[in-house]
Amino acid sequence: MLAQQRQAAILDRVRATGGVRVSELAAEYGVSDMTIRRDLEALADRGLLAKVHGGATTVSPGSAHEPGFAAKSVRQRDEKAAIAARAAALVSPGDAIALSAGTTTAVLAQRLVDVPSLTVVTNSIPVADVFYRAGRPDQTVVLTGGTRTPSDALVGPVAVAAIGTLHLDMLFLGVHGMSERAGYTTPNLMEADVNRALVEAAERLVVLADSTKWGTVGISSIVPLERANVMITDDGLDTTARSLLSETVPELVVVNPQ
Amino acid sequence: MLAQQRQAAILDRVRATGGVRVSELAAEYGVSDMTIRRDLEALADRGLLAKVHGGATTVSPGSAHEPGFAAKSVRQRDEKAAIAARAAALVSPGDAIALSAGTTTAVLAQRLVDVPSLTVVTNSIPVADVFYRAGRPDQTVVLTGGTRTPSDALVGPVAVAAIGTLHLDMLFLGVHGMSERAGYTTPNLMEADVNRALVEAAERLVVLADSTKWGTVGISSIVPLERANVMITDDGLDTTARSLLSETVPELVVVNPQ
DNA sequence: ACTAATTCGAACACACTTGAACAGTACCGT
DNA sequence: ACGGTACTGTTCAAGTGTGTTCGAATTAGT
Repeated sequence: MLAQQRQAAILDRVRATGGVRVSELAAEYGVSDMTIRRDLEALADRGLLAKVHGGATTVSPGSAHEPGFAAKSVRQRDEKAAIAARAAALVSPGDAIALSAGTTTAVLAQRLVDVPSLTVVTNSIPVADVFYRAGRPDQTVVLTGGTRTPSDALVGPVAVAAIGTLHLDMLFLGVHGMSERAGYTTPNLMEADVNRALVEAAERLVVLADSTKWGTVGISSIVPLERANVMITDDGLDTTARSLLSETVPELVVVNPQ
Repeated sequence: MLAQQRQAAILDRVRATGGVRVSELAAEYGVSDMTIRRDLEALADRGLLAKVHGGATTVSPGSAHEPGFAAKSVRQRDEKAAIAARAAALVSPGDAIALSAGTTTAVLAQRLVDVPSLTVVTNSIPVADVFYRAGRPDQTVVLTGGTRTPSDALVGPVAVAAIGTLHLDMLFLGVHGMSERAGYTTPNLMEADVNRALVEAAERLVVLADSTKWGTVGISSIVPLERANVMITDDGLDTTARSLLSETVPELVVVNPQ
């Protein structure tokens, strides 16, 4: 693999998942840590990503209303990976699915590029990129339209209208917060609208939320907890939350990261 | 094997796999490293691929990294720049405009990032990127939805439906070909559909076409020549074409690229 | 058939990339 | 505050890749 290609691939990953780890990249591409560090440095010099201790993150796009987002996404990396792996198992060849915007769904996207004949609808440009770069002619990727948020999601009436004409088997919804009272929430009002439209368009709702999301409440509610058919989270959830969720959500899946 | 054939084969491979290695090509075609390097250099000079240490990659591996896009539109660069400059003069602050996909419209986009309070609708991801990178909060950029073509345009029923709900002051349409009989044409059927929807949604149609487009006919017609309100082209047009266009199009603008 | 032009390969000096080793630094739990 | 662990950048050596220059071989033109 050419150094250039490796760097491009790293950049893809950072953009899609929000953060990468030096050790993980070194293992994946079969090169030394130092080589990865030098790649990251080259990319950072061009302003394409930000080097941090242990890896790199996006150059901080959504940090305006969400400080510490990038760093956090690195920390919850294992949880997201485990959740995504479990979610991918729900998808069968030929399915028509939707993926909301978010780092967890971006990780999931990477696990779905090998599913044959998949149709994917998403309002996330990075998620669409993941499939587009895979270049599989049997897969169809539909971007909803709309205006772009700082986190590369497409929102607004155009997006909602586009989704209204579609019908999907399953929606994988990444959320920013969940609580008993507010249900699933996000900090962006327009994004909540789009997510609600996605929920309406899909037969089944699968919510992806690592355990740190519990108790977080964004400004805008998407749907109440019980609307989910499946929820996938990790074992960092405290006992009360877990029992409450297992009573509320028809199918609660708790994965064990690592 | 002829040098020409070898170069064509190399280009195919780069396009298919995203990247090639000098050593690998030398072994495969049974020629020396130097010959391969000279091949790559020749192809790179024509803007068909990008030489990198150890081999070569596609000229723009994926989404809009600025250098890739610039290199891609190297053909008729001066003409496109002059046309774009003239087109930009038609836009006023506060306008709601549409930009089709294409290299010329991408150049135009770069000249429009400083126009205050602009609303831009486009089905081109690179064009949207240009505005997004500028990050002006007073501008609104709306991406139509749809599936992605290899040239990063969004097409299909979702795109057409999204456009149907919008009304724009002006459409800047970049075309792949134009002729008396076929009108404005593009090689992609789905893209023609989207372009037609954009034409319907806009009050005025401004066609951007450098002189080399005359006589080129793509598979799919968008609209007839006379549908344009303004056409901007360069002075490379022959006399018969120029007189024909000036009779057909209400306003024909011929720019002089330097 | 002769000459000119082009293409190719070999050799060279130089530049780049990589991995290992090391000393220093940041993070984390106690 | 402390120490252990993991991560960092620097330096160096080895391996690759690079362009230039030259001569040989092939091709094209007259």
